Amino acid sequence: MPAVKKMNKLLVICGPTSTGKTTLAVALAKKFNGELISADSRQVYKGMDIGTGKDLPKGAKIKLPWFQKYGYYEINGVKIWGYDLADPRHEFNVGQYIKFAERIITDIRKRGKSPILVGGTGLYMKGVIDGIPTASIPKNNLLRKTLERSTPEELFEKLAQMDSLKAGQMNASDKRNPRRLIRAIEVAMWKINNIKKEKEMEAKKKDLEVLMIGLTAPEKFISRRVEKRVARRVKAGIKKEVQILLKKHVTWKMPSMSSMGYRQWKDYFDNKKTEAEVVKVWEGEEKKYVRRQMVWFKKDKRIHWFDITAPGYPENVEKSVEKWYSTGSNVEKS
RNA sequence: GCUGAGGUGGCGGAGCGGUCAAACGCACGAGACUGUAAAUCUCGCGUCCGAAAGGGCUACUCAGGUUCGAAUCCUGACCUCAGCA
Repeated sequence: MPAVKKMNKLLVICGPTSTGKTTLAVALAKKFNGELISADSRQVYKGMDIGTGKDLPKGAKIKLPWFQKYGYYEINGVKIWGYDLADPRHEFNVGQYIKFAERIITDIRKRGKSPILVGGTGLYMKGVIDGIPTASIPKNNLLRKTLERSTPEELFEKLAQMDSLKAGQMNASDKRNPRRLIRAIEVAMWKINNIKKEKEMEAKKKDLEVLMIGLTAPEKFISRRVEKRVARRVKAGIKKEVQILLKKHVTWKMPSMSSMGYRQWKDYFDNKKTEAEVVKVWEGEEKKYVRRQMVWFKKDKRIHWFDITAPGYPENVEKSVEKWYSTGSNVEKS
């Protein structure tokens, strides 16, 4: 087992859905004495297992160390953190995720293991790797409520008054995105009221050495995988999982239920669509999601991409990772 | 066979004489992204020239006609659907 020389190393496995990130990560964890942290905005919800693709062995149970509130599962003897962090009736956000991830990474290191961040939610990964300075600024429900019905123009005007710098930085798309505008106003307002804290925030800097591995495959290949995977989830009882959630008072409007493979069932339970139709729409959404994920990840030039259909695929990744762990420097860009 | 309704872009569906390359939605494509991110938002989407502004060409089943002007009105053909025989 290669020795891990530096303690601030973080291995990252990213890429679109259905490329086998978890499988690879588990193998790497075994080889390099690691533990996984899932970076997935949907797998954080309890009771949403089939649809979010928590690749858990049958009957797996979460284990909670006595000293902390977050638990882990085991896949093939490898610990995976980041599942079941939240109740699906509650909201969850990047801020919470970052806090959790930082704590767990520290903990993993303390135990002499290597943390491996694996997932497909770009923003969450970015939050852990690069940090999001404003992420800890709390939301302001009252403000959100009052701003709810404003038009993007009105919101932008308001933002410009409070923080002209930020307003100037917003691009054409965000200027018309009410959700982003409201958050920007929220942040601006908080800054006005918390000048001291703001400076503390800026002082914090990330000191991580990161190796980012990206998994891809030809579009057709992924499409086929998506179809198979959706079929598998239907068979595994996604419909029942949704019913159980509904019984537990999880409603269609909650953020957790905006997840693919969940929200599509609304039309089924309302008798508007057949199961076959639901499945078809779901498949389509998954494929679109793959594209959106790629748009995000493509931008990050630090990622070393590997085509999972290429010959020698897992071995090549292993080699890169091994080299990176042992030399203490980043791998050459390919 | 008769009667009624209708044939518009990849699809659904507006328009019902001029401001129509055609609302809106879907699909598709390209993007954005600093507390909802599997979310949210932007742009493009007949074709040709152009970086853009803009301009050219061809389009609303087909063929004729009326009109300064037609997807829109008239005639005929073909097709579809519904009702009656």
